[in-house]
Amino acid sequence: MASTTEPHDMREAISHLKRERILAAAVDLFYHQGYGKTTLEQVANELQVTKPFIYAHFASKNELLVEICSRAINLAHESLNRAMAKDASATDRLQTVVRDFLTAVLTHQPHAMIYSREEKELEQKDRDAINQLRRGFDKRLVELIELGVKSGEFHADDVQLTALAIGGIVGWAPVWFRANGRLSLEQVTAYLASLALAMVRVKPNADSHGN
Amino acid sequence: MASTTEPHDMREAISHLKRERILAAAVDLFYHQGYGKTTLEQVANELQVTKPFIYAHFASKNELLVEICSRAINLAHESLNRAMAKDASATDRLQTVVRDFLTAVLTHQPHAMIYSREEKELEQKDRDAINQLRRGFDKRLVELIELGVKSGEFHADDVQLTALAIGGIVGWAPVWFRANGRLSLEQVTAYLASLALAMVRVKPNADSHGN
DNA sequence: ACCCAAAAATACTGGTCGGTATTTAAATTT
DNA sequence: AAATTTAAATACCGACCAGTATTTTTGGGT
Repeated sequence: MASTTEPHDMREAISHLKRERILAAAVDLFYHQGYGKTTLEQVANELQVTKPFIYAHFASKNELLVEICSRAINLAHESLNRAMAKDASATDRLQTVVRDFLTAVLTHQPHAMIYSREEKELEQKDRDAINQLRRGFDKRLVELIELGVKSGEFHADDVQLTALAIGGIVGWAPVWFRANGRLSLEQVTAYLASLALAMVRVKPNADSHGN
Repeated sequence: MASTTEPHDMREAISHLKRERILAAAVDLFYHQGYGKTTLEQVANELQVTKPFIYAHFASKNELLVEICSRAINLAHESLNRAMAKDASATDRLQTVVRDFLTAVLTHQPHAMIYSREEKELEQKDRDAINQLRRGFDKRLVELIELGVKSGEFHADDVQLTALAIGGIVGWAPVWFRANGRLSLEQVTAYLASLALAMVRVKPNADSHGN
């Protein structure tokens, strides 16, 4: 039975690998040139294949974009879930959320940038699913900040605006972050998390972003 | 002599008016549909004219985009100059800079969004001029924060990252701001400015964002 | 070595849209 | 009011490119 299932699994694995390669090439080109200026022939060239090869794995150019954006969203969603799961003080959780979310958008910088730039190219329903998640992030951040305010850890006159400001720090980071820059990803995420805490007037811990 | 110059001025004024109308229509459509999905025929329809009318005033579709993005930049630049001109404490100046810059990007939300989304559609030289200004903003913000740190008003372990974080709050605001939302533009800018001050650990003033 | 299935390449199509040449309408002049 | 210029519309072109029909190649099974 191994002889019947294994080739089958292998086919799947190969198909999966091809899909991933196509997506990686598309991410690269969409990121550097923009979606509109990138042709599927360029994507194919990048992989040393031809256009119909891509169409064997994706129905359309737009489907590539949808897949890329969906992944950006899922990444964000997962990191948010992870950060919110553990039971800790509002301070610790806010720090974790900001760090994890930043880590997600900065380790997948092209995905994050493509999504925010090319949002308008998506079909309505895909856009909606995506904006839903954006609101989800802000909403959960609001709840977290409210929790901290009620427990006396935080001070915030307007929790919603505070959440949006933190969202701004995170959402804008992929615009300027350079992987080979002055500071490492860890240093950046740690420091920006400390700034988020400062916004809710948490006294900085001596080693909160030391490394 | 008035009879010879006036018609001439009028022609210019009319031509100017037409240009502005075309730009306004383009801004509207580029903002809501994206640059790539907007055709010049749609822009013409919006104005109840036809395509060649547009070409009488602009050389190409791309020139429309360049003009829109240039304006976004100039707006930002001017507000920055205004805010930095007056001689005041680092605290007052930072507050003014953030407020003025936010006011600029939120009163011209479509311009700001089109610019940040469609940056990749611009010719290299236009992009460069634009990114130059972005760096200018961050650099001046860095200098301002350094000044505040040296005078003892601010606390910031990393002035560059702090400037980028503030830039994020400002740059992200056009993404979520709604003119008819819960808070007025003035309330939003005032509150976000207070959050920027909190990031550099300035003790909040009781009426700093009261209104 | 031959056959058959699949995967991929070549070659092509059709529609869209930026941009323009040509025509028609509308002012402005005298 | 005829003539001239200016402005706008109609009609058109050609390039580009997403997507597809057809042919060629590859490779695994017998």
